[in-house]
Amino acid sequence: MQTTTQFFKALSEEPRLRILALLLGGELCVCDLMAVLQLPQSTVSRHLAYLRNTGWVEGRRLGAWMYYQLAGMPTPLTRELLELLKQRLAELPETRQDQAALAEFRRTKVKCA
Amino acid sequence: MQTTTQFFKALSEEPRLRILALLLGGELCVCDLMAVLQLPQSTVSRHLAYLRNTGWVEGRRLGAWMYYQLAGMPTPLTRELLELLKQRLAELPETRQDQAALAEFRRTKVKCA
DNA sequence: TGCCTATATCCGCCTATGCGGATATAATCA
DNA sequence: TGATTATATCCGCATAGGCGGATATAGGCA
Repeated sequence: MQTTTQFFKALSEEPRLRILALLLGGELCVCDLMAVLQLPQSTVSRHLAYLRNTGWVEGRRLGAWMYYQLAGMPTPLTRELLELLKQRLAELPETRQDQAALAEFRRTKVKCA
Repeated sequence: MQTTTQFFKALSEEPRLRILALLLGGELCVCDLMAVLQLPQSTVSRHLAYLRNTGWVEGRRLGAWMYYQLAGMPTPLTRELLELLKQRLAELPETRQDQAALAEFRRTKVKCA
């Protein structure tokens, strides 16, 4: 149950929920998230570490970049919770805005920083 | 989204998740929860206030007792989340233990305190 | 090697919130 | 009314964890 409460705690801060909503659309690197969320690098990195430690995401290094994606969910509860988020998070206005910001960032960016 | 994160934060502490799991089985009064969770009255009452403030439960007074039950969920996300908990929380060992303790308490108690 | 970029971690500060004993409030009953 | 019971709130204390600037680390490239 400790694991379960930790899992929910990861969803209980707005920056983390926004990060997850963005990762539902696929793998992103830290600087993508910085650009979309408009948060300093240390803040984004800290939240990603939290999500990693609670089993929500996993990262892989690609050269200098770290790419993060949703991790494989270990239990029925977590799998179904993820499915739920996939369906319902997109309805929130903040999520839509972030998705739009990501699309715009991708269209215009040359390199990350 | 603020509402959503608050909703998840309510699930992120073990005593509160155990309370919700018990309420999935139906309405309970504060002293039932005290007996099952083996937590002091102030602690139980505080967590119930938190759950009430975040929209998870609602209480009604019946004489000297306050009975708490799950509240009506306002959005699809919250409704489906509740449904998920209903199906999956029962699988956790702590939930089973609490349910057993509740059954035992109901068989043996004469009055609350 | 030396520099630049991307990321992670450290640091001090601050707030939210956990805890449980003590106290206040509300209802019941003699 | 006064005592008892049930619950809510207050209090002081402790800790988790938020924040973002500063620093450390890792990889790429000239």
